[in-house]
Amino acid sequence: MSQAFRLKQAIEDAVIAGEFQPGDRLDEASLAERFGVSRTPIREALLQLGAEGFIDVRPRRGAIVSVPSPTRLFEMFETMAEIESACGRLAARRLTPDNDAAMEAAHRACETAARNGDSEQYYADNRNFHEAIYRASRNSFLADQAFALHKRLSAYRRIQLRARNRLLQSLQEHAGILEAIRAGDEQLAATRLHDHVLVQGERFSDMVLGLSPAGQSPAEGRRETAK
Amino acid sequence: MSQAFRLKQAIEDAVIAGEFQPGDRLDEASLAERFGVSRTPIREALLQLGAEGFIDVRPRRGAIVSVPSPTRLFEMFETMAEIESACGRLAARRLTPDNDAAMEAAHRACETAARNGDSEQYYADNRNFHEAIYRASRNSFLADQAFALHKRLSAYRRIQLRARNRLLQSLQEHAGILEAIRAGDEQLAATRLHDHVLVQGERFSDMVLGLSPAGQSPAEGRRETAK
DNA sequence: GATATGCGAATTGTATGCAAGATAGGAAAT
DNA sequence: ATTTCCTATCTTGCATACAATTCGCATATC
Repeated sequence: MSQAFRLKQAIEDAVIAGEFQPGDRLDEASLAERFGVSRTPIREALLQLGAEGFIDVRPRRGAIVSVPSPTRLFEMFETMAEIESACGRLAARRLTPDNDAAMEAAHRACETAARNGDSEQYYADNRNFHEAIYRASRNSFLADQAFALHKRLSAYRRIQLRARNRLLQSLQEHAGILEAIRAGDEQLAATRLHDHVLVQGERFSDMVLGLSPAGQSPAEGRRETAK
Repeated sequence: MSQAFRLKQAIEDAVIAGEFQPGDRLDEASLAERFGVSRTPIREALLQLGAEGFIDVRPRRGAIVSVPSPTRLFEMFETMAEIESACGRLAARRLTPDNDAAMEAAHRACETAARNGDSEQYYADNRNFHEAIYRASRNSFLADQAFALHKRLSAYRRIQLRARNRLLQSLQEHAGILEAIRAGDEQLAATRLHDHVLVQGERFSDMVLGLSPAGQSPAEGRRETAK
């Protein structure tokens, strides 16, 4: 496949992994050197990531990893909550044995990770659990949207999951979500997923706002990434 | 601003206006000539549009305007329905006088267009009405998502609105939506918006499926735009 | 001392050239 | 007549070169 697409993946992964943090500059020359290519495919990758909202490409002023304001971040979590609850609603309506099994497996993996207090592992398994729900909606377009937003938020979600006791609470919420989907209760599934996601957003916002005056928050002193 | 961004807009507009139809090839050389620039900014514009899902950029094989399969198209409308109903739910919860007035104005414009049977005008005013609802959600990120998907679907929506009597029915549904939002009834607003949007998707799918064997449907003989 | 101004260096935006893969058309073989 | 294979042509992908703008920093001015 073309370089530009591979580079797009590579840069995106680096951002998700936290190697480039929000606000970091992504200058074309050093990326080109790092990956051993010319600036052209780098530019193409950056522009694509910019179009997906992953990074912020400012004309003539270079690209930076997006730095959503606390408000924007809350809006993103709220949107994620709405999209996930839509997935849950459809999953409750259309659940198949395959999708049920996939969710069950992911849930068990989360359980193990939570029992071991392994938050890195839980982070990965949690992602699988949510992705299983996206797929269970049996609407691949909606699922793609959910994946994309989930990825964009992953940097913030990871931080959030480190909070004390959050793992066990998250796990319990997962159980409740699964139960509602299995019961075919669309409304309950939607509500539970909505709250599950939004609580993360709210906690994160609290954390950002709470820490902001004192310590270093990820968004501190940086501007909104308005379009 | 840079050429690439202007070109992106220009090409997107041309697609929305129907100048380039689904399946049409967007070859770099002719676009470059048409806009009087080199291939470089054209490529950059195309890749951005590809990342937004507007067109389909196939490595080494050029870009075409996306051709969603009927299934995919239905999924897109279903997703639109979920996103719009989320906007409606939030709008019902958070309505301000400003947003109320904006929706009212857009609704009146639709009314006039519908009375005159001017479907082109209604198409434009309908868009304004829906965008007013997106804004009334007071979640600018969610609203952006809604705008983007609305744009992607506009080609199909336009065809749909030409259907007989659809204008008047659409207008009545708008009235019901407004009423629910004003009453602060989140559930009702969400349901009405959901149905309003999905009915379009269903009708369109019916149309595509019905016409497909006989006449020329937009998607006829073309492949899914899978990623 | 603080603010404005201008210059040099660094970075981005666009054009052009070339290499490699895709496509179409025809010739050869079955 | 149909299929397969080969070649000529076209198109895309990447590198390089150059132009245009921004940014940092020193100097000048109030």
